[in-house]
Amino acid sequence: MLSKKTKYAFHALSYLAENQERGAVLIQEIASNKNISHKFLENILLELKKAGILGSKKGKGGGYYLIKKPEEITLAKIIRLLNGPIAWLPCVSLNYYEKCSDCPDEATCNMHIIMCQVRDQTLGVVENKTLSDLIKQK
Amino acid sequence: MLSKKTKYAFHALSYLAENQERGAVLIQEIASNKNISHKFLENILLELKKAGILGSKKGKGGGYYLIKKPEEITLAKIIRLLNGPIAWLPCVSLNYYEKCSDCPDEATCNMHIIMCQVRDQTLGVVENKTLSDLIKQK
DNA sequence: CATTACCCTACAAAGTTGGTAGACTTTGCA
DNA sequence: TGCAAAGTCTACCAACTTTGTAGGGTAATG
Repeated sequence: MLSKKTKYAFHALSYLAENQERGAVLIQEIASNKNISHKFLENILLELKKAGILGSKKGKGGGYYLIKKPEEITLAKIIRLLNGPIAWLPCVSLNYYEKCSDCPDEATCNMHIIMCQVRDQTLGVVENKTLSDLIKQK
Repeated sequence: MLSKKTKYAFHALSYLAENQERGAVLIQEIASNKNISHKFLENILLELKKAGILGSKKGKGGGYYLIKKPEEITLAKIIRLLNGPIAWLPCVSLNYYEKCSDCPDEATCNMHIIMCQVRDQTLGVVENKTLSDLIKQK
C-alpha cells in the first residue's frame, strides 16, 4: 500500500498543477485545501524540491511551484521518491536492486521471474501516467 | 515490498509442494532447508493452516502437509494472507476495501482510476500463477 | 521589516517486523 | 500406561517506521 506521505504528495502536486499559472503557492494554502498537516507537508514539499520536481521562493509572494510540466512528471517517479521501491522484491528492483540471499540463480528462480512480471505490469501503468493524467477532467 | 513472512511462506510452501508425496514434513526440516527461524516459521505455517492451505499432524511422524493441489494455490491468496492488500490504496482493494476520505467520488477520481489499473495488472499475474508455477523446472 | 521557506531538534503514539521463550496439548508407539 | 515427539498457544520483545506535533532559529526576498 502507498503511504500517506505518497498520497499527500500526489494531492499537493495536483494542487500545484491546477494552480500552475498563479506561480508560487503557500505551503499553508495547499495544506488547508488538501487537509494535510502543515508541518508534515513541509517535509514532503522539501523532498520534492530536492528531487528537482518543485521550485520554491522565500519571502513575500513566495511558496512552491512546479518546475516541470505536469506531463513530464510520472507517477513512478513520485512513488519511488516517497514510497520506495515499486518492485515486490529487492532482487527485481530496477532502482533499488539488491541480490537476494535465498536464490542461487536469478535466471532460473521462478519467484524472480514472476516478480519481474508483476513489476513490469505495474511499471507499464505508472511510468506512462503523469501528473497531467491526475488532474484531467476534474 | 513483500515482507519476509510472505517470502518465507513461499519458500515453505514450495518445499512442501516438492515433498508432497512424503506426507507430513517437520517444521524443523523446512526451517533448516530453507534457512528460516524455526519459531517464526511456526507462526507462518499456523496461519497457512488456519487459512485452509495446510494440514498438520501432531506427535511422532507429524508435521505439515499441503491439503490442496499446488495448482489450486494462487500466489494472490498467499500474498493477501501474509502481506495484506495487493492494491495500492484501500479504496481500490477488492478484499480490504475502505472508502478514502479525500476523494469525493470514486467514479471520477483519477487517482482511483489509475490505481485500479495498477491493481488489475498486478492481479493479472498473481491470480493466474500458482504454487505449481513456483516449483517448475527446478 | 514582515513574510515565507528552510532546517534542526525533540517527542510520541501507534503499528509492523522479525523474532524469542516457555508452557500446553495431542499423538504414536512401546 | 507412560514417554517422547511434535504442533499449539500465549506472551513478550527490540528495533524500526509511520504519521504526525511542537518549537525554534536561520536565510532570503519583496
